[in-house]
Amino acid sequence: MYLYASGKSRIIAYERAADAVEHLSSEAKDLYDEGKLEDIPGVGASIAANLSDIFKTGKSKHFEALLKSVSPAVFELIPLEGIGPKLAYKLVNELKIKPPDAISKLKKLVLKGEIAKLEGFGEDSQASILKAIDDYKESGNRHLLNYAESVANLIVDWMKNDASVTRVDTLGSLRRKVSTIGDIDIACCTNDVSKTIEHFVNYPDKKRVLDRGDKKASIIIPGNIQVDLMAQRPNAYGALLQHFTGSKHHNIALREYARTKSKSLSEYGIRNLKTKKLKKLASEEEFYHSLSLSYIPPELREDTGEIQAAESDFKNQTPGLPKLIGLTDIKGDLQIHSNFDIETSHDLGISSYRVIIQKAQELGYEYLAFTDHNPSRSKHSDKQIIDLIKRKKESIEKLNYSLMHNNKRVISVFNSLEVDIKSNGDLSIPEAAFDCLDFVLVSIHSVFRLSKELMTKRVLQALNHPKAKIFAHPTGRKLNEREGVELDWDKIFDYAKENNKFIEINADPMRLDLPDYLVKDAVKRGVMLTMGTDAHHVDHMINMRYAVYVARRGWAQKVNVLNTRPFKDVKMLLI
DNA sequence: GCCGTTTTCGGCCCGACTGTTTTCAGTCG
Repeated sequence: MYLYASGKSRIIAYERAADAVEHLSSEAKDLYDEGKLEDIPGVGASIAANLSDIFKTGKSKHFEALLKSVSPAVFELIPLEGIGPKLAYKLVNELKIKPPDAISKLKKLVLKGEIAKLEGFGEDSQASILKAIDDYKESGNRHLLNYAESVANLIVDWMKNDASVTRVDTLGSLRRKVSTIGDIDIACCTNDVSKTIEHFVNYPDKKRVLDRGDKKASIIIPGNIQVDLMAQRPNAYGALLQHFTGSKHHNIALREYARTKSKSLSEYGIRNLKTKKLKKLASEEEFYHSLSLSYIPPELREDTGEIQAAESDFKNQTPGLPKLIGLTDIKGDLQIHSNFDIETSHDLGISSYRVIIQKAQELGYEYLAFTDHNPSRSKHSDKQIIDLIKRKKESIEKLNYSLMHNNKRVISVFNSLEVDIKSNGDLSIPEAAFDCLDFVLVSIHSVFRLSKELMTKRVLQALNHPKAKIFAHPTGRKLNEREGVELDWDKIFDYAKENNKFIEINADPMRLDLPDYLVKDAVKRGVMLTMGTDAHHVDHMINMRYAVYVARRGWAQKVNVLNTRPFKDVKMLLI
């Protein structure tokens, strides 16, 4: 096959270029328009020409020609666990599998025992292909961060039962706090590696053992979640943590960086390529410092400039690494739904003012905002809506009065509302109702599909209202369910910065919206962010940490987030 | 195919695990 016969290096080159394009902070199309495609790392004259071809004509002659020699059935099989390009190609060609439905055709052949007859395959590989096909059917989406955390915690607890284990950590995307998680990675610091592996594969709630070696093992647990465990002795545990925290892109970039210093990195430590000596490292801090880099927090390890920043940080030069925001910096929750019934358009909260206030005090907050949805438009006249919002205003005034006089710790409550942005950019409450509110959040709850231009115009018009201060769950995405809306973020961020508007990071694990990569853009542009849990039940208020994770992944510092500030500052900026 | 404060040619991140073979290729993270 031409694609492979022409060399592995070219494949790697294309993969690198594809990764670089995917990780671009700007659109490749914009770079094409400016004639700067070759500025993308890994993109040279040849790949730039192919890309130009695609932007110009919608397709690439080069790839159309190449793809003629490969059946589409090959690409259908590659997603199967354990099937890569070579095996897929071999199976399709030797068994004459035709698209579509290559996977189910393959399954029929497996059940007939045709695979084991092929050269290079046997009974075992045939069985593992069958398992891969069955798993593939059951496996669906990536898992939400909070779910993955809860599953991982059970396994962490199980591993702590092993007496030889001195420390357990979650690694991979879970440690980097990515919003959705594929596999769960766990590291064990142990004095007896083989005993620890044995303990792991005996996890009571496993479905089956996928791999099992001397140093690592993988199991499948219900829900078809793969759990990988790596075990290491204490003296090299830092190298293991670093290696399996990733991301893949970070590690590749870091190893390339290390090579410029004649060093080679692995999960065992740092090898000096001149002396061939391996330096084992017990901690990650030592690992990074040995490369003349400042310690890089896991959330930043995506190869988006953190290595360069850590290098200059280590030399005390600017720009260094950001001093990332932490959960304890948060002084209030700016999106909470109560059960005070104003006959809302979307779901009402479940918990009362009283229990929410109590929880806010437990969390050490100075303030919070009650941001119930606006009264439903279809079921009420303008006057009824205004009356409902007046009732809410009076109830919160009473609440604030009693808080001032009855509590040891003063907590202040903003009287706010989460107001729907209608498809034309109007807000869903009558003008007179705004007088009863401190400020409002505006958000999209309908008509998610509009052109980028119209959607941007819609949001800017909504934000133009003097009481509209926060653009809540800005993309409207729901993880695993719905893509976000299309917006011209440059325009939204510029407008927000110039007009004292704030962009929310919604902490609901199903949303995590603004997404991390847009947070990074917003931070770079000096846009001020807010955080809200969007709690509809008092128990959701502890979700604030997820917003903090997103902010950290977006390089945000305390100064970038409004609700790290004391009440009087926040009041001044919102009212 | 890309890339260079050792290089415009000769390399390209690193190692574990599996299955099918007797020394390794393919896949994965």
